[in-house]
Amino acid sequence: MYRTVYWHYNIMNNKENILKCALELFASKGYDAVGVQEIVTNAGITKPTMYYYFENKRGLLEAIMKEYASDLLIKVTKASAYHGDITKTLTDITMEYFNYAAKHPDFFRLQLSLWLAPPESEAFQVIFPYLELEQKAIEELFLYAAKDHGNMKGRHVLYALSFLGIIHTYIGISFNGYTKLNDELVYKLIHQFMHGIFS
Amino acid sequence: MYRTVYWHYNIMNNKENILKCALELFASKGYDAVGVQEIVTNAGITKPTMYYYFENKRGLLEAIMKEYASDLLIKVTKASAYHGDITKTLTDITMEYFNYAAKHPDFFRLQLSLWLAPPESEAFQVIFPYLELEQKAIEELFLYAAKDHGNMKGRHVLYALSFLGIIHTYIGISFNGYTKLNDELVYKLIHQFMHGIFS
DNA sequence: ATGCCAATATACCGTTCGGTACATTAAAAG
DNA sequence: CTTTTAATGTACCGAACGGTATATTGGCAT
Repeated sequence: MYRTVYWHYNIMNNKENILKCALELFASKGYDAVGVQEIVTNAGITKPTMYYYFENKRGLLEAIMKEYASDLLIKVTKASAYHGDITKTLTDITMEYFNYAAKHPDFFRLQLSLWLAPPESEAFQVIFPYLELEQKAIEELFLYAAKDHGNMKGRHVLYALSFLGIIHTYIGISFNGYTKLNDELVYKLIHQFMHGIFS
Repeated sequence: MYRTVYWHYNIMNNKENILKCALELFASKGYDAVGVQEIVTNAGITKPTMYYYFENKRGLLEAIMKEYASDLLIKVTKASAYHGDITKTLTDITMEYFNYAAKHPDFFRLQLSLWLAPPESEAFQVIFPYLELEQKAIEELFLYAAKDHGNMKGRHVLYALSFLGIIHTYIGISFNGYTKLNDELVYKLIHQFMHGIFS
């Protein structure tokens, strides 16, 4: 018979706890620099417990991406719907990114650190599909917007990539303490992207 | 007595060869993912030879940065001198970056992959001083330019960071095969930074 | 009460990690 | 021709790596 209840009256869910510890460590030290032993010690369990829930170290990263990146992707995709006002849509997207980075700083630090990582590295190969989908969603926005703005025609890929680049840059700047992720920064970013530094 | 000649009639200089192999591997797989053994095997020597020339693995990265990043820094600093035409100066800086990325793709891939790496990671701590100096050089440019362009006042830090962000983004885009690093892309980048995507 | 099974720990695997003690090589200096 | 010394290989270190065979635990259904 199928069962959905827990056998052990655990104080906390081990699987989620492992994931949380792994994310913290990956974000602060980098994926390759963190050992499995370090993760499970931080989580207060042992290695076989981790390997019971996840196939391997890579599976940990995959689970993190599945939990957070797909969530982010949905929000970004929704915000990317074009309704005739490109400035508003870009503002919405930026706010989704900023909100997500503020709400899940560890995840976003990890995504940031792997954004331009070597394509051959294991970690990059795990996150690439998600990055690609984010990119495609924004590409489509610019493709639609090009119908109203002729000068955008044929530039949707470069616009999507550079827009994502500016967003990642601004979030990186905030993580390094140079500024704060607030509505004013959203405005500055959009203004810079749309009109450049010459007001 | 001081000697400048080689004792061994080596076909190739081991020290430079080790550095070259290390750079290639760091760039393609990531600093943490590359072991010392892999480096020396690629270089066709053994570990003690590497440790004869470099203190440790970190010393390898430091030597790479000293060879390439200080070179790049000099070029960027020179190009950052403000002579009344901010557009031209930014164009010059961008061309220096593009030229350097094209001439030393392995080095720049490495710098790119560590640009937003976790601040606690060893590799980031090695490259940070160089990144910081590049940033300061460009900050100073915007500080000077603000005398001619009042609207820039108080924004030199954000401008410098976002300008570097766009440059890194564009170079990353080219490395991933979406476009090529040529004069046309320099123009596009500068135009976007100065006037936004709305021509 | 008992058999089942998800969940977890003990103890271990072979490999690779960064790093080194020590012997050897060979060319320059005397 | 001997001494010196930069340069390099052999062989090894303890620790950490990712991963696992196996035993135990303890609720659950029967």
